[in-house]
Amino acid sequence: MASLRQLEYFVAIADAGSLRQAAQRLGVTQPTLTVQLRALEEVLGVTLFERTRSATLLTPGGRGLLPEARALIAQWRNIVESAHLISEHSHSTYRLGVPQTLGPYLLPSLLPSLHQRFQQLRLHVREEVPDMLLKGLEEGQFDLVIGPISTVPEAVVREPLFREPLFLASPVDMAVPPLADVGEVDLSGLEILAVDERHTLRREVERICEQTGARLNNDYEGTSLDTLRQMVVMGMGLAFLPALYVRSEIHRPEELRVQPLQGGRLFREHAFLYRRHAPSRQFYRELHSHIRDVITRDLSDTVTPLG
Amino acid sequence: MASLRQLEYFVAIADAGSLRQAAQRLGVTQPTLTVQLRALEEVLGVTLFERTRSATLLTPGGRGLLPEARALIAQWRNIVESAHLISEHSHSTYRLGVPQTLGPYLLPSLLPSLHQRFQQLRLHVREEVPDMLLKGLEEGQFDLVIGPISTVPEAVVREPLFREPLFLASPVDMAVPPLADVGEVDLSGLEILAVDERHTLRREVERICEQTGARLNNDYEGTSLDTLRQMVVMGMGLAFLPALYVRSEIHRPEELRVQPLQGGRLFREHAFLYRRHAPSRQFYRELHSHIRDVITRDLSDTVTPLG
DNA sequence: TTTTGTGATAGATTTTTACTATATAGATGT
DNA sequence: ACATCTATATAGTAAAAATCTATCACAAAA
Repeated sequence: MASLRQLEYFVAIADAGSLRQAAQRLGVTQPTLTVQLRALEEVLGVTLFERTRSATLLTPGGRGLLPEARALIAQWRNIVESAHLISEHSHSTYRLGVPQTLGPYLLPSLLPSLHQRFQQLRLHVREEVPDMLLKGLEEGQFDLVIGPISTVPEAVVREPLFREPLFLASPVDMAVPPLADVGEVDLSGLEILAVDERHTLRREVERICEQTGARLNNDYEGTSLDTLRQMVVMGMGLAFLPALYVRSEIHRPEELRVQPLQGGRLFREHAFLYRRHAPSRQFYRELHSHIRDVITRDLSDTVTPLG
Repeated sequence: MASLRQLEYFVAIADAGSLRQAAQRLGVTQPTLTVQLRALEEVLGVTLFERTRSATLLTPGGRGLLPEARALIAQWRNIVESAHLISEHSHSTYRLGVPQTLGPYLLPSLLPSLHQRFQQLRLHVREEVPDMLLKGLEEGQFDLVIGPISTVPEAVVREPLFREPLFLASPVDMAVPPLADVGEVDLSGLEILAVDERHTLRREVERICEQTGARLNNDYEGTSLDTLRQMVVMGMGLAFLPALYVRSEIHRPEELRVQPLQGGRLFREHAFLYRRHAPSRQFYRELHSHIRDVITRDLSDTVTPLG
């Protein structure tokens, strides 16, 4: 096995045309080069230089290998340079996990501002169901997670981000009592649609159904909030939709009625998660702080910032 | 400064997902990896792995650098492989110097056969005047020289290659006595054209002129044998042309008369030269031997093999 | 012939690398 | 709760590698 240093010596000797001069430029002594050069020649099985008393000439073989050695050294310098960029943590690619019911409606408000603040930051966003988000974070498939996760093991840091109200969506042609500003609501007998059971949202909805007497429809499970919305429009039942989805996707009041529940006291809470001992934790704190600021600035009409 | 070995450790740890397993695969102990990995991280300024008790995870920075490390190692392996090819001396590029008055007429007969024998051999042929050929060989601009060089310093090996007769070229409409098979020839009064004085050929011609009483024309100096031939055709004088040139370029007897001189006793002699201490000298001997064989086989109707 | 400039060599020293043995801490099973 | 297993980290020592100093040998130049 040879070393990068030996390759640098090789190049330096070729450039200087003499061991002594190369040694001087490199700040080492000439015997060092004699020995190291021979070691490299040994490894390569090629005599790189023809040692004349008057000059040190590249052999044809050495001439062939010189450009490759240069390229290798250049590539090494490149790695060091990349590394020094990367050491500014904001120059790396982080894998962010979000639930399908949040990502598409939150991130468009978040990413532009993040990109503005951390120009070189790249996020690989992958959607996953909440259980998998936490598992993926613990196992290292994600570096960061944003989602409705309430309890985490010791090894994970959970920073509360915001509280997202849930709205009751109903077809416009259906009589539903106005629900704003009232306390307990009676939804008994009403049919409720929800996303499949891998989503936290479904558990929330199950709880709400118990409280309000509504009946959860188990026959149709939407695989996305968009599906859910369309099922409501088609009159197949009611649904609870999170505020960011409503804000982002509900544009036609003539098609769907959307109303708050119990004065906004039904909600889900999202947090920002990362592994406690992640080497980039300092940067994650910075990120969190910035995300919190953006939410407070741009989304506090829709959600309630926490933490 | 880091080492290739440290990069290999980096890659191995990433692949194994654990220091211990990587250590086992690499045949070293785990503390070695702990220490060397830290040293590499130090140099790069980047924490490459997040050390969990249960797993060793790449950090985002480490993930970014891993492909580059892999590429560097691949390139290194590549160099070693090239080197092992090159160590078969016939896989390199050799710089061959020849005089302008020989190269174009000899090499077409030589190169195909050389290529056949040494498939991977490449020759960079450069034409140069003989003085420069020897100087260039000594100074390392050439690895090999073929040319009319008769004396060389101790540091250069001269292997005689072949004797090349000189022919007298004259316009067909000019009365010149038939010169074959005669001893001393009287050319007194005739005008002789020659290439410029940097060529050995001119010195030969000067000598012949003194012997035969011919007059060397100093007004017109051909820069190439082709020029010389055309000047003869135009009736500007006579010229001595080497046999390989005649063989290769004189196809129209109705345009130019070409006859041997003194029974072939006027000639120039070419040799094969290389530096005595060149690391590839063993291969040069092989090359020389092969070239001599080819000349004997293909050119002995034109030249006399030597050595 | 002497001087100058070249690389090679030998031996001491420093630096680097790797090993052994042990510490420490999370995960796991009793 | 506790022992156990399995990770990595650390300390100290041993081995290997790299470098240095001093010197040699040789060729070219003065």
